[in-house]
Order: sequence, then C-alpha cells, then structure tokens
Amino acid sequence: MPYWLMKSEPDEFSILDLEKQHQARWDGVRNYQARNFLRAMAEGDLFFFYHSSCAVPAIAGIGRIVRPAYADPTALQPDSPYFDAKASAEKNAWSAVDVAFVERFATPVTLPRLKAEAALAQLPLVQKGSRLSVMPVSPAEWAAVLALR
DNA sequence: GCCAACGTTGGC
DNA sequence: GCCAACGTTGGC
Repeated sequence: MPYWLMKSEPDEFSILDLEKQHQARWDGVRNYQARNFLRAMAEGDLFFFYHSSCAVPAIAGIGRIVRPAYADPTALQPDSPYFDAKASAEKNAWSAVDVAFVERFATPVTLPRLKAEAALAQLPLVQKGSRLSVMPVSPAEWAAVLALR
C-alpha cells in the first residue's frame, strides 16, 4: 500500500479541520507532477498531512484516501481561487481526491526535526527549493516519521 | 515582509 | 524549441 505526503496551508485547511469534518475533498492542486501523484493514489492509501506556509511547518497527522482521483470541480468554478479558464466539463486537466481523517499527532513533527532525520534525506519535502505539494513516501520514510511523532 | 527557487507563459 | 519574464511557493 503506497504512502504519500500532501501539503496544506493550515489557515486554509488544517488537520483539525479534517478531524472535525471527518472527510473532505482535497482539491486545488495546480501542478502537473503533484496531480500525477494524486492520480496514482488508491482507496485506502495513507498520507501525512503537512502544514505549510505557517508559524510551525510540520507533519500534523495522517489521513486516508477514500475516493481516488476524479475531475477537480473547482477548476470549473469561476468564483473559486482554483478556477482554470482553460478547463471545461469535457476537458479538465485537474484532479481531486477525497480524504478521511485518521490521526492528529499530539506533537506535530516539525520541519527542522524532519530535516535532521537521515532516513528522510531523499524526501522532496526536505530538499532545498522543492515546492512539490503531493509526493510519495517510502515505507522506510513512513516508519521514520512515525517514530518521531 | 523578504527573497530564493521553482514552474509556467509567451515572444521570437 | 529557447529562454527571459513573470507569478507562486514557502521557509525564515
């Protein structure tokens, strides 16, 4: 079962929001590499929920994919910040998945701690300049993060 | 708020 | 197809 990591700005959508809502649509991904990873997800896959662009960037918990990739409806909504004028119902390049809450870490694993972990050196998240917002996580990396929680 | 790094756009 | 300019990401 593949593992993933997805970034979200907690001001927009946080692990606490997911915990309260139980389930949510993960939409608004507008990068082809990230989108391709979304499309590779299967129902039941687990992912780390990462808080980006905030006071304490950190892996804040775990979610589960409950519906695999489908056309992202926000691309078709003119009032959405994720609206894409080039998208149509017939031809929508963007994908969304549905996710469910699994766990909120009592202590989020902060970016400095992730960077200090040798087992995570290959993870795009900790690599200089990487802005990838959806990425695969190997079983060894998954275990290394769980051990830091 | 700053700015480095990146991905995308568009002129040629 | 190249590449400069631009807009965005995201840590600090």
